[in-house]
Amino acid sequence: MTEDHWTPPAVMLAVDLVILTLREWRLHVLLIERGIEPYQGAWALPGGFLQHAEEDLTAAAHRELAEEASLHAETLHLEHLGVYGAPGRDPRGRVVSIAYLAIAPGLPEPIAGTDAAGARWHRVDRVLSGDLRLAFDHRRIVEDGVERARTKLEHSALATAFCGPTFTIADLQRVYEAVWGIPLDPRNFYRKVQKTKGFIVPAGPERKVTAGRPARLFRAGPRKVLYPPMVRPVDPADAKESEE
Amino acid sequence: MTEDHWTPPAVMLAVDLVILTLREWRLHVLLIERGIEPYQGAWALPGGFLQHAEEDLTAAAHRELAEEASLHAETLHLEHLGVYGAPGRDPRGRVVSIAYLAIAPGLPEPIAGTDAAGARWHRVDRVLSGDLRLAFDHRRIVEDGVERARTKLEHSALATAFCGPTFTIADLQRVYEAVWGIPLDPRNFYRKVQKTKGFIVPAGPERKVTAGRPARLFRAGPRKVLYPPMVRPVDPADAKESEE
DNA sequence: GTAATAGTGTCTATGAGACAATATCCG
DNA sequence: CGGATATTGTCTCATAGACACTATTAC
Repeated sequence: MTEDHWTPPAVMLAVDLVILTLREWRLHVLLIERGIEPYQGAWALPGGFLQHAEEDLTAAAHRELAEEASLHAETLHLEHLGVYGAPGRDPRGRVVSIAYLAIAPGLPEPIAGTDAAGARWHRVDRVLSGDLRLAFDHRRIVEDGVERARTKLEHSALATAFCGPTFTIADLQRVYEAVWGIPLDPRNFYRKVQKTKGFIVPAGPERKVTAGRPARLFRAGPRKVLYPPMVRPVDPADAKESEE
Repeated sequence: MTEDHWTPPAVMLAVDLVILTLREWRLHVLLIERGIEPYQGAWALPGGFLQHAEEDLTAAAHRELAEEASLHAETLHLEHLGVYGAPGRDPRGRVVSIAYLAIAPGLPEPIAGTDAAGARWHRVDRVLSGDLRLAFDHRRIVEDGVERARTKLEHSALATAFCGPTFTIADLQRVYEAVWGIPLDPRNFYRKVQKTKGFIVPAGPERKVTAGRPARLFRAGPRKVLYPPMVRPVDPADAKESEE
């Protein structure tokens, strides 16, 4: 590191949160409508500056979530997603933003807080297609978050986090289909999930009644990292010899 | 974000680098012996504070590498590894460190620079086993970097980056064995690598002469992301139903 | 020839994916 | 019963891993 008598330049440190949830079996991301410049009127990820020099980064993230969207999800597990610190990404000066990713089952409708003109869940496909005006480099951050979620679904038991405390295998399948954006075969999915030890465990004799035969209910199992992993069907383009 | 008239607290932003290389078919990491407090005499990752408010993060990383180890590897590809920002990790105050990972074939012996009592390649197994006194939370950062490298070897063509411009399949195998820390079957490895399209391509009719039959030489292919991936042999413990 | 390493062939077990068949609910 | 969904069975193909075997060099 560097000499003690030299003082490093001040950099503004911010946190940004990509909060993903499932609503009507579609992937949604929480966005805040900015009430102030810059980017007034555009949609942005919840987040903001560190409040004091000793504030923990994840503590700041939780605080912003409460302030901007009145979501008091203290138990929400935040995972480091990346750092976005290109000079010039924020017109106010040098801002380095630490992005976190969180995933949760049906969170409540958010309530806009200070500085926020609105707080809403937006369909991820709409956000990524470019319909919405996003502030800063937040579209890129959302892209990275979604891609991370897709990968995590393969190797971790994350999918159960999108469900309630108990769920059927078909529910779980719909999570995979929504996040991956592709249909899956229910029968193969059924056995695949069962073969992955510790992924899900039966939740008593209860059944969930739907249109047809009632389905067994399950709970998230003890395993956090899946073996064997759930593999995403291969994009046929990848099987060919293509560049990059 | 927050109101314009409020000024966020100053936080010291640092970069730290995990530079991995292979020396005598063993994984090594670059460490600097600290010449000043805190942690004087301990070994640390190369890195340091941002020099001015507009400095790009990767530019700062390259600068520190040059200053502390006289390694002028401008082309070295740096990948974001993580953020280490727990309050109290640095006795001088709140320091948030952005860690980068780089991987390269036989880099030159480093030369200690300012503030550094020494600069050396250390065997990763020795560093992780706890023989060495490491500064700050740098042992943890090295662990994360090594684990990232192991995973990247599975899904990307990173292994070729450890080799020179041309290499034999046996060379490539030694890279995998060194980073993963396990032996592999040369015959299965041979075909596995060949079946992964675009991973390696023949480099003319040249041969490498060793003790036995000369081996064909290859070059890194166009593919950066491997399909099918090279899979690490499964730790038998993972195949069982164990907790977490 | 032997030693040593490179490269090929082949067998087996396992898993993914396609899809037929059966089970269990509602009405 | 028929419609709908859940669950099981079975078949086929691809691949990982074990390992016998052949090839090509140096000595």
